[in-house]
Amino acid sequence: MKYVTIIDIAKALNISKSSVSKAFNNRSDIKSDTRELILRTAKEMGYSPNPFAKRLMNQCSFQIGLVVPEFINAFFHEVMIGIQEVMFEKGYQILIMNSNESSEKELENVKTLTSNMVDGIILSMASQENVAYYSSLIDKGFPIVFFNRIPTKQINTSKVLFDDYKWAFFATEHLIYQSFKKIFHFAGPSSMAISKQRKLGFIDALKKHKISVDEKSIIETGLLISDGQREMEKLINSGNLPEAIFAVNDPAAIGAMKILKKHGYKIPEDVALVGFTESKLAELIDPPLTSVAQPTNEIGRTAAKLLLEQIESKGIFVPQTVILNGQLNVRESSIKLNEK
Amino acid sequence: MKYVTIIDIAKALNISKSSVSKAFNNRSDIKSDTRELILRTAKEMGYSPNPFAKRLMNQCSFQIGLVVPEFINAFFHEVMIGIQEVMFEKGYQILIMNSNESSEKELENVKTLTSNMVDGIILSMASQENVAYYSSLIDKGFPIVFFNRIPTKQINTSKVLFDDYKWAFFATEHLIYQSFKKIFHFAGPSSMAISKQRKLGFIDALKKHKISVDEKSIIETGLLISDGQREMEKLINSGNLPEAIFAVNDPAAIGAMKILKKHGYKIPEDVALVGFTESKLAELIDPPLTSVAQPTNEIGRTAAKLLLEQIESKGIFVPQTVILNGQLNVRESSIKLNEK
DNA sequence: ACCGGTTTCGAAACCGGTTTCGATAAAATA
DNA sequence: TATTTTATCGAAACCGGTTTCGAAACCGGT
Repeated sequence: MKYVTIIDIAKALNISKSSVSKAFNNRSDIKSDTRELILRTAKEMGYSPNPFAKRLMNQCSFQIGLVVPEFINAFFHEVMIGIQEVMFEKGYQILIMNSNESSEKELENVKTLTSNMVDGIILSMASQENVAYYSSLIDKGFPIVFFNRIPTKQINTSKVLFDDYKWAFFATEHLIYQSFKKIFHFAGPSSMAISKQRKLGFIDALKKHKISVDEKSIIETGLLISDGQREMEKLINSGNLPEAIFAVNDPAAIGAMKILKKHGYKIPEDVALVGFTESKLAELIDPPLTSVAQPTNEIGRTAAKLLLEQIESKGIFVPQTVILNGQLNVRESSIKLNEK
Repeated sequence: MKYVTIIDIAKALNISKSSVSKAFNNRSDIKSDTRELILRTAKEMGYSPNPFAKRLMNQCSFQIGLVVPEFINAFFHEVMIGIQEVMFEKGYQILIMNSNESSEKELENVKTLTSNMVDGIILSMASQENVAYYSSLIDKGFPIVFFNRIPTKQINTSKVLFDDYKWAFFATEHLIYQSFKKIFHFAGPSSMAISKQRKLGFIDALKKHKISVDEKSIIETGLLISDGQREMEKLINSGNLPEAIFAVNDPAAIGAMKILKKHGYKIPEDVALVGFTESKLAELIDPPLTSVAQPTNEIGRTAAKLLLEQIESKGIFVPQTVILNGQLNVRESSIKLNEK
């Protein structure tokens, strides 16, 4: 592939390359006749500017990085689409990297991105491991926006998050209003902030309604279907079945559901279920799973806009924290039936 | 963000920037002592090479484009991961674009990518619309690899594909071996090659086993859950229920399943179901759905390797067509029970 | 005809690297 | 010791753009 350059155009018209450049940048010191002539011949010759030369000059790559901890669930894909929508409109490209729940890989990804001179990074962290490093980047003026899995410590940049506590509280209250008494929680890894918040919401909802919180009612599960399956299997063997379970996320709830059904238990008659972070599966499985829906697309769009603000306001910007609202999609899996 | 350049290093050591460059490129005309000194101070100063300057020089971007027609199903995400695995190892970045089933958007995406000087493109087409343009690009020496939705006409480049005909044939035969007689097919859009192939496989399997192919038994559905739902609803209303349905893909099969269950039909007792293109949902729904699994990760890896071959063999390469093998995951949804 | 101001253009420097080539010094050879 | 060879380095050109600045051309007004 031979690309046409401004020098080719200049030679063809017997003018200087400065003039060609000016024609494309709408500079004032070029006659409109010649500008149009240049643009026309450029089009005829099939010219398109060399992006690397441009980036080398104006020290701005028009690329941003996106680092996510996993690609398994649809959540991050959907966020990504939101980011793309905003960024492509502004002419930015997105380099997507997966840290695969590893903070070392995450650090490596971020370093690859910065050495590729992206103009900013949108980041959802695998763990709190690298916060100090990210903080130093931010202090140097490098734009970073966090979402979903954000630093627990104070950090001087914009964040997009979901009120996990509040929606876990609502989800639990929903079960309470259905007049379930014995409610368990399948919690996520205690190291993750979102797990903590959701657990806290669960506990506080029970407290508010004067239901005693047994420590045995909170089981640390994990985030995968297999985690939900394993713990449900254990629970059935122990013979200590609850009336309802609020799970840290949909996969955990779905894993539990599969095992319950395998053992012949009915949902929601024998055990009611509520998930978190609406997945496609939630409304497709049988019975459809009640779940908290996060506005994934909006999370992406918001993160993108906040990053653009930081990039464009070279230096002086006010870090914002946007908390987005969710929705509890009530489905069959959690509805108390009149007759047992 | 102020980046350290080779000039900064040169100044710090009071040498020329040529020498610094040579040190990094392992050129022979530099003393090993000075090379090490340079590398050491470069590290101390936090130097990393400007990627745009590099790309401007060696006329190679180390970026490739990936254009897919949709982001809804996991299929393309999984292929993407396979591509990433191979490409990142070789130091390539991937620019991902979604044409959203629109050939205009697809053309726009490809043009954006080429004007960004990607070294090659991996492409799954929304339709056959732009084949002529892609052909001209390939003739100019621009590397393109097609996968999944490939040009039907002969095209002079590498392709990765799945034998849709063969596996549709197998899937249908599986239903026949279960001794279902009245078998319907939910076909995809007739404009798509994969739909055609799968339909042909269905028809030929019936023919082989001397089952007459009624034209009413093939229903053009669409690729979404809602399509499957709509057509199943119609079918139930018409009162002409088959014993088994082979669907063009999992969403169509799942849509059909939902409606059947809603109307109180049992699966597989009343109607058996088989999907295509294994999705996560297939084994999670109730009953688990029999489906043809495509080797998504391998599709991605193979496409990436073929593209690298084209890129590295500047000009003289032999276009390859790799047909990958699948697997029929037989699950409850299609198993004939002894007792009705 | 002369002057001040404006318009329009091109030469040259620059961005941060790579590469060629000539100069110098050190080592090897005659 | 004289000459050739080799090792090591730096100046300068180049990649394809942008930007600055000075020069030339043109304008109307006196």
